Amino acid sequence: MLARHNLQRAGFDKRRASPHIGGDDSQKAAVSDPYDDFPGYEPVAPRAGGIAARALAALSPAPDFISALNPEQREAVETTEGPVLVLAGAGTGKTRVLTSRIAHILAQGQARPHQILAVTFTNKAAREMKERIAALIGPSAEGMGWLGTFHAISTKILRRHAELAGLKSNFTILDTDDQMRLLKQILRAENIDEKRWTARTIAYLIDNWKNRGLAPKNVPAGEAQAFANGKGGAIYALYQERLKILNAADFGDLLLETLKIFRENPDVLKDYQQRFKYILVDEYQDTNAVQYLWLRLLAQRTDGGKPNLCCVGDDDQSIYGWRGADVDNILRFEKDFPGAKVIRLERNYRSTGHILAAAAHLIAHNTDRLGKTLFTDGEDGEKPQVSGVWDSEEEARVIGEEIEQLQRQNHSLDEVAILVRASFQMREFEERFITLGLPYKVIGGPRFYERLEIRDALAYLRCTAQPADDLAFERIVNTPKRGLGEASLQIVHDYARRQQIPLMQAARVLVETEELKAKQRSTLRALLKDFERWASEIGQTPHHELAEKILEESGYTDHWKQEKSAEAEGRLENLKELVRSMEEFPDLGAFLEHVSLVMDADNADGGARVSIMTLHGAKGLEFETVFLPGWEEGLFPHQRSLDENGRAGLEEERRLAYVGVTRARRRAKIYFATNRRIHGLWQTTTPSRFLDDLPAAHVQVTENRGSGSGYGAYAQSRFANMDAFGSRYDTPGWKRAQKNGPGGRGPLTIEGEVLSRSTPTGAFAPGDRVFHQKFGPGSVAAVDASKLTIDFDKAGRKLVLDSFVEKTSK
DNA sequence: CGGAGCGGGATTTTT
DNA sequence: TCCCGCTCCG
Repeated sequence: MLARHNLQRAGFDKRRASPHIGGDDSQKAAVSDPYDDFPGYEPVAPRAGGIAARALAALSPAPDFISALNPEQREAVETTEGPVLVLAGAGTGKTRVLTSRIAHILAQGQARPHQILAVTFTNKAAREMKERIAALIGPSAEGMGWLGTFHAISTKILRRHAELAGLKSNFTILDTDDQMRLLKQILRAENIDEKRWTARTIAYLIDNWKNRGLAPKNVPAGEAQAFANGKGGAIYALYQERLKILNAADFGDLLLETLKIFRENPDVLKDYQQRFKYILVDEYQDTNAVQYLWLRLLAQRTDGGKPNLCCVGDDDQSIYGWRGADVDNILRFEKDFPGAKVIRLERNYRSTGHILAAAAHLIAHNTDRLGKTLFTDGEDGEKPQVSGVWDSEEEARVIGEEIEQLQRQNHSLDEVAILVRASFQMREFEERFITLGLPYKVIGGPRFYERLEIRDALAYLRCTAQPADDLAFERIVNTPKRGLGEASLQIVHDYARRQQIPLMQAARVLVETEELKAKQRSTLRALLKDFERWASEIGQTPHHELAEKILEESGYTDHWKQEKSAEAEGRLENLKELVRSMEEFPDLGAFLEHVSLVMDADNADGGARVSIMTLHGAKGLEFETVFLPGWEEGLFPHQRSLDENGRAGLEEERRLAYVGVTRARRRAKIYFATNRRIHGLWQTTTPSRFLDDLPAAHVQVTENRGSGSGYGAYAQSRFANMDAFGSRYDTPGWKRAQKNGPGGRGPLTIEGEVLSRSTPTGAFAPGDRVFHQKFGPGSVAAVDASKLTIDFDKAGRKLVLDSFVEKTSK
């Protein structure tokens, strides 16, 4: 038993250590010998008619991945029919089960690769899964077209049926940044006090509604009126309208709109239900209401049979409640899917006995859990250590010293991690490590595609490829600074809004008139020309070269070259990296799609370094030695979690502590400080109540000032009784909105370009007295469609657009 | 238009 | 205390 678990460990480590270069490295994985995973593995004769025998016939050489599993894992892999819930504790071989299960289904010939739906939460998880499947079964893993994140798979489906959701199949996916800008516009238009109700707050609300599967019309009335002076719901509706006009979807829409399509189009749903013979879900405890509803629909068998749905997760590691994940989904599984088989994986292959005992004891204090107890056949090892320090400064110093000590014992720095509750804690460690000259890396900073320069560059590409992309246009119209500021943009904006046309379209009309100052007009005209020229090169020039050209000719790269800061260098590097990465895609469109959904910051660099990251960021990772600083009341458990979510919040914090402890293979070191600076003020702190949740017999206490915190009374969750499952999309308003499209009376457009649009003719005639916001009163001299030549009383003769003037009585 | 100066807010984060 | 975003002024 021990021998096998060592084998498995070796297998896991090896996979994890293999660097991901990006792009398509399935090739590499496919040629590598699957037995590499199991050094010292001794083959067993294939059972007649068994998997090995079958697989051998189809492929050669075929690994017998089944016999490398423990009995529970094996049961989870071989129970392919009917609903299965695999409760996989930390370090019990969860990914191994998922990948082996897929390999098994394929090897048995029960389904073809494209008939398996395998869903993950992160791109990283999806990528790893694909690699590991390829390692098991070879190149046929390539056919797994439906292995991906909830969002990626939803996007794929949504593009196919976009028109059913009031979108065109080339819709843009907005990120948080775009969302904010859009919301700000709406808030301003609605006269909402942006100090009282920030775009961030509203975005959070909308996101929450979407996570719960609620379209604007389904938001409970009380809730819709509880925000933004009673306009919360209305703003959500307006926001959705604007998205449709922009032919755009935000992350929440990807799922919500797909769900809506499934609900309203039984034929479409049926098609997917028949397509997916087997469904697998990773990290099921992290699913939210929409994802749950989405899955439940897809899993339903058209013949009324039981769904072949396999969900893998760990209720004890559910730490994303604050962003909509609902632990109840996993707790309810057996009720949701009658006849479900629940398999517990409790044999841990990662940590030593004391660490496991400490973690198990800690998490046992939670009540909302299915319950499982991890065990190991391995050695007891060192007891987790709990130490008290005077303040956060001493904490950083002591941890620094301990790491140097480990370093002297040849402990690799790659195997050391510091896991903090909140990112402000990182700074103290960084400062200390810089003084010590201890190499470190901070994991989970801004992602590659979220960086300023990358977002700017992408906005240029979006404007080129999708001229109707207003948000992109707004972003770069004055970046680099070209003198097209707020005032000029406002004019373009006003016109576009009034005519309901995209900004670029509006700009094109405006440069023909004198609404804008001469200087701005010529700058804008030049910019529009640039975009036209670049657009004409799509399909001609290879897209990565075109991108480079755009960044050069727009002056964007120069803009950073001129800024001689150390930061600017890095930004230029990132831009180069962006262009380089484009080569892997067939065309600009494919690249933009990838980027909005998938791109990760994958900065692999040499040299061993200590990792500093948040506890959230550490989920799924493991280290030889883990430092857990800041176990103090108010910080961990975090006060806000307690205040906002009461007991549920506390339990989630405790799960976070559990995740932290279980990241350690051999050494876990917990710290609490008695003084900590919070918002600039030094405060005396109390040791975390989680310290008292640890079993004395399995913990080594270096110093303890005792913890005397009592449990306060926690506010009850405000929306405890909201029911997401009663949501419907058949309200008259929603239907109308879908049928007519946003606003219902926009101009006729194709791909965002206006086909026909005319201002009512005859509205103005020569001799009319008019008033212009900027030029004041004047008389119409001549009319040319929507363009008016006007003799202004003060400003003289100007060519302006009719929509900017008002008729005044003579 | 863009820089300086002021006030408010300050968990966790993926897609 | 520190950082970001907004406002005001040159």
